[in-house]
Amino acid sequence: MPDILPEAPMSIDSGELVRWYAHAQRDLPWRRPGVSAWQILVSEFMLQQTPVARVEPIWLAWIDRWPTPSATAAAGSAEVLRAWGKLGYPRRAKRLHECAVVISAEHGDVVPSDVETLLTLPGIGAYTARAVACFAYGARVPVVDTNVRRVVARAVHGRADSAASVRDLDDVAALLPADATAPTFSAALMELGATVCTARAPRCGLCPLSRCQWRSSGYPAGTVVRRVQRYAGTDRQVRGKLLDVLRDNSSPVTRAQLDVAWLTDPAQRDRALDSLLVDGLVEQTADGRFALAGEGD
DNA sequence: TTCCCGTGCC
DNA sequence: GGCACCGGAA
Repeated sequence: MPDILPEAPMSIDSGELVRWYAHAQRDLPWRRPGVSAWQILVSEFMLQQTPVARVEPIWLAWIDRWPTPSATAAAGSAEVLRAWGKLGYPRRAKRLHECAVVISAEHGDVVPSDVETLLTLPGIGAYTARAVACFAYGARVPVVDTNVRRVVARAVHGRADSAASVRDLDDVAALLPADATAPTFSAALMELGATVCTARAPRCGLCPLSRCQWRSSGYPAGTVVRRVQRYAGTDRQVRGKLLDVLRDNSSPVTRAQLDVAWLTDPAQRDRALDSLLVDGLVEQTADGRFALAGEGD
């Protein structure tokens, strides 16, 4: 048997990764003991495409105010949208509220523990379902976010980056340790991607992995072309401006009050407002004014 | 594939 | 100004 098989995929030593995580992990509030499955679920919603630093204060205030699904469901959707503040992608707040309604009404106020059931809930996709099953219930399931995908692409496959693929789940499942440390391994994989094996300027000098195919291959450049997500001047920015006005007013506002939020392009403003109505984030009252969805409930 | 927020860093 | 940030859904 030869010493080196260049075609064989390199593995990740779960022991050294977990040992590194034990002392290098960030002290994030949703990782502390006593945090409920629902509160972990809330953190995962907020962390979708949003940096930890911006989530932390919102999450702390949120779980203090609405610690359970039923408490969240009992709050009006308008108050939930308001508490979401400027975290971004406010459809997540609406889905989180819907999620709370379903869990309190159909699951006895208990967050489901199996991936299949979690996937049926609003706003929960392939990543979040497994993150909740893993981090809240200790399930041995692959948790694949953009960080994990990048770490595995580098350490295992020797590529700088990787486009999302349906094979990612099996790919990462094969790396999971067989014992009960699987959730810690997944958390460590994500932490490594977030703090060391970063996308732009990886800090390889701090990497705990003794083996890395990307390093062995001389750090080849990436090939995945990422489309630029612009923000300034887009409908997304206009929607944000309109929601800003509605968050600040607990009673319905007139069309004129919304119009001043974006004077640059009236057609774009109308399109943005219409999309907010379609998304169910904004409602129109009988007299033609506008408010956050559920403001009157 | 595209759209959906908002901010901070390089 | 590009770019990344612990994705989901149509």
